[in-house]
Amino acid sequence: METPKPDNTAEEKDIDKRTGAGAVPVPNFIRSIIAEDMKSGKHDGRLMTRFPPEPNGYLHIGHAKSICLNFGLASEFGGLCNFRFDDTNPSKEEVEYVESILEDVHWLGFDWGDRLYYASDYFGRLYDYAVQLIKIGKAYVCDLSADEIREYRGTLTEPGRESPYRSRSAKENLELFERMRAGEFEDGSRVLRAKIDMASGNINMRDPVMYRIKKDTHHRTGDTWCIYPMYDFAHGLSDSIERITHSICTMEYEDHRPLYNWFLDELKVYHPQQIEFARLNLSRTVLSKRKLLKLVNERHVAGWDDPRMPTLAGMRRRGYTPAAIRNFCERIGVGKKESLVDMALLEYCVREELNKSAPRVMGVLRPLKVVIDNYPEDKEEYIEAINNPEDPGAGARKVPFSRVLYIERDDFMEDPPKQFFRLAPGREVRLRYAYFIKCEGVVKDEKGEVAELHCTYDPATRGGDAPDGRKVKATLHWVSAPHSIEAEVRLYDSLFVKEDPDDTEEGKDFTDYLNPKSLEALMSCHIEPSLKHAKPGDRYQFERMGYFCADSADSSPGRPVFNRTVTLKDEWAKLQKAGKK
RNA sequence: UGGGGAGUCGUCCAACGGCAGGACGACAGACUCUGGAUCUGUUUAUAGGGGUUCGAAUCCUCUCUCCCCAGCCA
Repeated sequence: METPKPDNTAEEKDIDKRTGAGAVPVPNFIRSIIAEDMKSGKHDGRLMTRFPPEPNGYLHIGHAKSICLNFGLASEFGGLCNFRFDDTNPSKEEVEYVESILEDVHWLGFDWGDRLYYASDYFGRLYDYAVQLIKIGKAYVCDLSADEIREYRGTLTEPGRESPYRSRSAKENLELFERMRAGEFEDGSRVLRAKIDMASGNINMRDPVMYRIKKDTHHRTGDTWCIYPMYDFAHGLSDSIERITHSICTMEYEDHRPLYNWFLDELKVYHPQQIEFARLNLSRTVLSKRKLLKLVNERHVAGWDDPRMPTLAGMRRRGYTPAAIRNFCERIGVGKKESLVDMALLEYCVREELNKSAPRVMGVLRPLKVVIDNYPEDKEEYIEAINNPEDPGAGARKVPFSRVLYIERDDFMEDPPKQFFRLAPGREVRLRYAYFIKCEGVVKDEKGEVAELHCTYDPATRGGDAPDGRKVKATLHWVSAPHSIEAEVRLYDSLFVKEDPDDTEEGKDFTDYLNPKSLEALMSCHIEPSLKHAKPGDRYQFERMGYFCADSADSSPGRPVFNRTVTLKDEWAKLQKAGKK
C-alpha cells in the first residue's frame, strides 16, 4: 500500500514545457509576424525577445501572459528571451520586488540562462547616447519647471509651444548636461529633452523628457548617478544594445512607437521592431500594480501573496500550478482589442491539470457526527481507497473506519427536496469505499439543530458494493472521528463581486466592489490521517469538495492549514442556486 | 474638436476574397462507488449604411461605438 503522494513535483517536471498537457498552440498575429520574419531571414534567422519588468511590484497573471509570449515564442522558434529589469526610476523600485519577480518567472517554468540584465547596467552607454544627440542638435537642456513644461506642452487638441531654452547651443547643452550629471543642480530644476516637434498630434513627440535629476539612491547603482533616463529613451536603446529582434509590449505603448523609432533612427543604431498586444483583463479581479499595491497597503488582503490575489505569488500559494497558468495564457490568445477574460477559463485550466495529477483524499469541512449503532464499539478496520482514479499508477491507501464518523453537514437533510440524493431519515447511501449506511435517527441539540445521526450499516456491502445488487443514489465522503486529524481550511471566492471592478460608477472606487465573502476560514475540519505528512505546497483533491493546497505560510505539522484552490464542478450547488432564484 | 488603436457566438480567440470554426460558459442526455471525471448533442456571432466582386468578416467608402495619450511613471 502506498500513501498518497502529493502533487508537489509540478515545479520541477514542468520546466521548459511551454504549455500544459493538451495545449495546442493557437495562431496569433505576433506568432505570424515572427514566423514570416524567420522565413524571410529578416534578422539573419535570429529571434531575440525580452521580458522587461519594472521592479516596483509583484508579478501578476497579466505579466504571465507577457512572459509566456516572450519566452514561449523564443523557444518555439529556436530564439532566446532576455530577462531585463527596467529599473530607471530609483524612487519606486526595490530589491524585494527584484527577488520576487525572479522567483515568479522561474516558478512559471522559464529559463533565461545567464541573460539577466538591468537597464541600469546601461546607464553609462545611455549617457553617451544622450551626449551624441546633444551634439547633433537633437537634444537640449531645458530649465522650465515641471509645471511650465506641462503648460508648454499644449493639450490634446492644441499644439504646444517651444521652450525658450530650445535653441541653446550644443556646447552649452553639453556643459549643462555634464553639470546635471555632476549633481550641481537641484531635483526638478532642469531636464534633458529631445528636440522633435512641439506641434505633433502625438504628444509623446512634443520634446519629450529624456533625463531628469533625482538624487535618490538606486537599488543597484547606489549614488553613482543623480540623473536617470526616462522610459522612452532607455527602453528602445536597451533593446538595441541587447540586439532584440521583436520588442513585444502592450497597446498603451503604441503611441510611443514613433518615439521609440526616432531615438534609434537619430542615433543610427540597431533597430528592433516594437509590436503591441492587448493586455489581459480577468473578471472579478484587478490587474494593475497600482491597484494591487493599494489592496496590500490598505490591508484589504494579507499581502502580495494572499491566495486571493491574482499575483503569481498569491496563485502559487493558492495552489495553482505553473502548467495550468501557462496553458491558460495559451488559450486566451493574443489580440489587439481590449477584452475581459472570464475567470471560469482559468479555473477550468487548473481543474484540468489537477484532475489528472492530484491525489484524492477525504476531508470533512463542516463535520456532522454519525454513530453506526450496529458497528462494534471497539472495532476498527482499514479500508482500501484508490489514490487517483485518473492515474492507475498512483496506487491505493488504507483509510481507517470505526463506529463514530464525521460526514459533511451538507450531505444530510432532514426534509430533503426531490433533487437531493444524499442522506435523509430512512434513506440509504454509500460511504465512499466503505459501507452502505441507513439513517435511523436524528439527535438535535437544545437549539433544534441536528447534532448527530444514528445509522446502521450493512456488513455485506464492505468495499461499497451490495451483493444483492441494490443501488444507492449517493456516495458520501467521510472520516473516522477518532482517527481523523483536525485542520483549518480556507475557502476562497472571487476578490470582487463585480465582473469588471475597473468599471467604476460615479463617486465609487474599485474597492467598493470587494467581495466581503472572499475568504471563509473553517477552523475545525476533520481530515483523514494520511494527510498528517502533508508538506507546504502539497496539492490534493478532497473528494467531492475541490482541490486544496497545504498553505506555505501558516501550515504547521500539528495544525495543517489548507487553501481551497478551486471547487469541483458542482451540479447540486447549481440546482440549489437555480432554485433560489 | 488633435493623435493612435479596436469592433466576429454570453466570454476569449480563429478564419486574411471561396461552407464563419475552436475553446470556455450555458442547456440537454449517456455513463459513473466523487452530483467529479469522461462521452454525446443543442444553443448563439461578423457594429450599421453604401459600394467593388460570380462571391466580402476579409477590399473601398461613410457613419456609429469603445479604448489609450496632455508624468520630470513604466
